[in-house]
Amino acid sequence: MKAIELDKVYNPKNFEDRIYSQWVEDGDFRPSDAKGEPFTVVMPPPNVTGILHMGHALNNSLQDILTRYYRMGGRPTLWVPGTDHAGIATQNVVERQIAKEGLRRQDLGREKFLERTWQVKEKHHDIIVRQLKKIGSSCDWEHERFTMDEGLSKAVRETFVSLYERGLIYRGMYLVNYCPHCGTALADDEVEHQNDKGHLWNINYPLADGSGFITVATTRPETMFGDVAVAVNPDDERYRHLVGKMLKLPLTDREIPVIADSFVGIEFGTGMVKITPAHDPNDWECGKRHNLTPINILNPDGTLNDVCPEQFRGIPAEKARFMVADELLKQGYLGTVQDYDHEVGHCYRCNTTVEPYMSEQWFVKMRPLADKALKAWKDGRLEFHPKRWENTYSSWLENIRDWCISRQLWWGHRIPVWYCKDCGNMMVKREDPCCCEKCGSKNIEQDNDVLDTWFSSWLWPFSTLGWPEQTADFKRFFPTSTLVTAYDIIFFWVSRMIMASLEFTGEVPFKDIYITGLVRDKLGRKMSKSLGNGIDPLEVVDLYGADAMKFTLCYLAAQGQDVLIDMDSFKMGSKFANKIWNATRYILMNLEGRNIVEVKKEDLNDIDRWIYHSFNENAGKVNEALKGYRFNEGAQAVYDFFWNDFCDWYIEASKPELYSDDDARKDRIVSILLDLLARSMRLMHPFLSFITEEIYDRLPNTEGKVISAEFPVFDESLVSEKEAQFVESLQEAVRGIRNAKASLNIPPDKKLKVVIRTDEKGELSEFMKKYSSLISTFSNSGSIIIDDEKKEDITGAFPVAAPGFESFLFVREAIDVDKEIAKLKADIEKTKGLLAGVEKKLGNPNFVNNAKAEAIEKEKSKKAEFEEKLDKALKHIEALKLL
RNA sequence: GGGCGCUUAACUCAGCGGGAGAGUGCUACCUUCACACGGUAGAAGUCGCCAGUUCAAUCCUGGCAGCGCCUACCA
Repeated sequence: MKAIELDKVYNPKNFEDRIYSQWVEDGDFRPSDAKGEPFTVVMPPPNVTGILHMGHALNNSLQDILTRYYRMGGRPTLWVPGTDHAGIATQNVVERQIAKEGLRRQDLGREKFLERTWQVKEKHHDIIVRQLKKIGSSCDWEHERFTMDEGLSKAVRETFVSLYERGLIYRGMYLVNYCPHCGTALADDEVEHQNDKGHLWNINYPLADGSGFITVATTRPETMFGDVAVAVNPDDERYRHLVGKMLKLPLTDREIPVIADSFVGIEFGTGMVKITPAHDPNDWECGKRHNLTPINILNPDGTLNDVCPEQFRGIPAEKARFMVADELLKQGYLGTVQDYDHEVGHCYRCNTTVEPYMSEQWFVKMRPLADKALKAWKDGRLEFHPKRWENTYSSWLENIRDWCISRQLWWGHRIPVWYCKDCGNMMVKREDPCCCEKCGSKNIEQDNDVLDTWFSSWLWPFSTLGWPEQTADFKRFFPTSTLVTAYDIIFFWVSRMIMASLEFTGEVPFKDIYITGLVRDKLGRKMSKSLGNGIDPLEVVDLYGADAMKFTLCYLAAQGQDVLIDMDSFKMGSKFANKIWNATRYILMNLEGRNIVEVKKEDLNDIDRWIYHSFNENAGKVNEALKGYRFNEGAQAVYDFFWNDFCDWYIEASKPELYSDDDARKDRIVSILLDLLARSMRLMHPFLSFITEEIYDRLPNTEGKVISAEFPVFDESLVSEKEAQFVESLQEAVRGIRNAKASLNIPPDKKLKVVIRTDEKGELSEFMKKYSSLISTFSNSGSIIIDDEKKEDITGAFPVAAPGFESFLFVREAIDVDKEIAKLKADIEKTKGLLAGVEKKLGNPNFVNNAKAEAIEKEKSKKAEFEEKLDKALKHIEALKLL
């Protein structure tokens, strides 16, 4: 066989793109035809507003790991990619764009504006897809979907009409959250509350009969023009006599009544509240209770309308606030003003202060849907990982409110409702109607609004598979297996998908929900454009490679904890990939003239059996970890095995074999190394996909690609506990000698005579004898003598204790006896402490009677071990004193 | 106002009822032919504070403190 050359340095740029293309070309991401339960994941569709950030990288890395793991496990595997049209967000992007040309969307008109939006969508979509490919996502591109493509639009319309028919969609005048900047209504959870600094203004409202005035407190004086009453608590003794009286509303010529309503807090402020039903949710409810007609004071753009006195018309609310206050002051109605911090709603897309605004909107009645979703969870048909998110999920559903689904936007699914301009008939239709079905008029018009973005996203797990058609994909892959997403969209998306799915398919959309943490910078701040602390995944790939990124993220992603990183964090994965590369390079460069031979199980020596044992143990750990969504544990297991056991010990131990003159020995060790390498590539493939494929393809002992190879599982026949223990002792001996040399300031490569005196003659001493040359090589010693009969003269040698044996180094160098004795004494003190603890436990009848048998056994063996250690240390001090 | 999470080595974080761990950083030595993105050795922690449960607590329970997040209509 010829040696295989690998570049000296690991350079992922040389192969990552090539390998990805090959996978796609060979259809490796397509679900196989294998029988058995498919593993299906739908990708949370990124918004077509921007490019992928680290959060996406984390999400998709974890989905990729799962997908690759189950694919190698032999299940037909489908990972559905796609993008979301992201209504408001995308529309905002386009509006900003045309604003630079001095245009508003109204200037372009609906059709032209949508054209521009589709262009933006295409552009960002292409970038996103390129990014997903760059980071190695093994999703099936033939299944790619977009929330506004034909099939999904059909699903949206089916859903809307069907919900309407079931009486779960209604339309009405309500007070909704309204963003004046975006010009649209928002759902409750699209409003973000922030603590804003404001003022609490006290305003005096004179009694109409001239008998004085009362004082109300408000944070928004400008809304007084919408006041229809002032409320007091019915139990408030102070004001009981005022109820029913009329007040003169300052700056206007209106009069409003004093009413009693129990929602008013007696202690807060003055105990009197101005009631503005059109601009406050509480007041809205209160107004309804008292049959008060709301007065809207705002234009859709957030400026004061014609209801208000002329001087304030057209002024934005926040500015008008101070003008109104000024005017009140001037006319003597303004009382005290205090600084006041309070939570104010902001638009989650543009951060503008949200106004409660009265308008006609479409709503989904959520209670019936939420009840099904709650039941599914209570029945155990859903499982969150980590479990604590189930509380978030259930408490949201328990307190669910109706969902405002209409948006005054252009970008999105138009509401499938038509109005007849002649007879006023309203039609809710699956197919576009040509004329009014009541009066036959062709003068019909479609509702101008579009649906909330989430109205299409909530169908994602089944609409992407072809629903409402009963397609082969839908039948085969739905319900899906696992959803991986971040916790910030549990309400927006996860719970709504569950509700939609239960309502329309009767099944939960996925069984497992893995909630990732958020990616933050090292100061714990969310990565954001405005802070400039974001890390671009492509930059990481460019610098360190996609494998380094995925491995690092996975290693750090412990059970949904937030991940704090900076650019340097990825060095970890990069160094690991480099280590893998170089270990492989070493093995492949030694293939010259070698033959791959079959190594039978009985031909494995103790060291070989140990490494297979270790591989097997770690393979078991990886399987358990991934099944339980403990990604970091899986990553750690492959790291520990490959670096600590395989590279640091096994490959080092293989060197004397490889450099021997015996061809059979050389063939044997090369064959084993190649076998372990191939197994390792398979085990590591989900975590480091590109490098493992690149290496696997080059190995002379493999066929096919690693992406479709079989994933290693725990194999009982590879267990070799005894060898593992012996190798542990061997490592202990080596470390003891290295340690002693360092401590005695002896150059590490200085050859010394070492006598290892085992406590007894037996399997361990036989093992040590067999591998004494290995101990010598590892510890860079001279001759190693294994003495299991205590017959070697160890006078004047430097002693090192270990469980089961002692090492004696024959050193000529001057030893700082005092220093070494001091170290031993410190060690003795520590051991005495430990021993005392153990003895106390064993002397405690409660422990002996109550503890598990294995715990007691462990304490006993610890006791023996400590005693042995103590005994040896004391003897060693005596020996040192003689030097 | 409710709820959740976090507090372990200088930093980022695992672990979680029975002798404190990783990576980075730091110190010393090593350019030995896979890898200096390396090797060997080392220093470094009262596992936030106070109680309780237990034979045994970094781990369980309760309280407290600090930080972060979510949620809520107090004008």
